[in-house]
Amino acid sequence: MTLLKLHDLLLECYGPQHWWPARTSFEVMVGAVLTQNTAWTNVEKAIANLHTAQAMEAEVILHVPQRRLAAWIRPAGYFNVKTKRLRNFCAWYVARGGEKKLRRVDTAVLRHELLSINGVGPETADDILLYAFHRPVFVIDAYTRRLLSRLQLAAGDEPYEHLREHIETRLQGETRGQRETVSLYNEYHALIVRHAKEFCRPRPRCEICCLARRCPTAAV
DNA sequence: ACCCAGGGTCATA
DNA sequence: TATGACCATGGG
Repeated sequence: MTLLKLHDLLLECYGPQHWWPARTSFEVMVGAVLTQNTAWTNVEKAIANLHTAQAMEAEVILHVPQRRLAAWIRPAGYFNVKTKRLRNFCAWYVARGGEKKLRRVDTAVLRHELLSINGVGPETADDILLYAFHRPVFVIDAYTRRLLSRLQLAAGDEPYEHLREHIETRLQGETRGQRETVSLYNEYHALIVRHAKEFCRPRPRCEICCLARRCPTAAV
């Protein structure tokens, strides 16, 4: 089993996932912060509140009273923490001149700057790089570690950067250009998340049987 | 009542 | 470097 074959198997099983679900790339970034350790259905409610309030905008998020912002994003949980994180991100976003300017910044520089924001860790930064800026960065979450670990494609407990380099290197030879790499990484992460949801409920089953749609307990 | 979700920070050893 | 506490809502 190679990493590319795993992707093909997941794609065959679940089909294209069309990530990231959002109207704009700024909404992707906001969603990336709000979804930290939080069910996406809860994030959707928070995002809907922001749209209703005409607040899906960096300047609004920055200048509205803190309690009002907290009220809008409340369904996403950790609202006190995430209010500050959202503001930290928006402060950087505005100071950096917005999306137009940011589009031309080198990926490594962009990644370093994102990681320097309090409240933006490696997974959130990579979500933003891949799904908002369309950069060839592989996103790693707990699902990725568990799946690759169980299929013995990785140890599972290695440092984030190590695992990312490992995966990107192993997929590098399989693709031709950057655009192809971006769309591969895009689908791959989305499919892993999709598979995790499928796999976890109602209870964990055999990963490989599940992937082949031949899980003996699939009907349970 | 309990468990988890599309993580990250900070204090401590 | 590596644990552990903490953050908080909503659905199964």
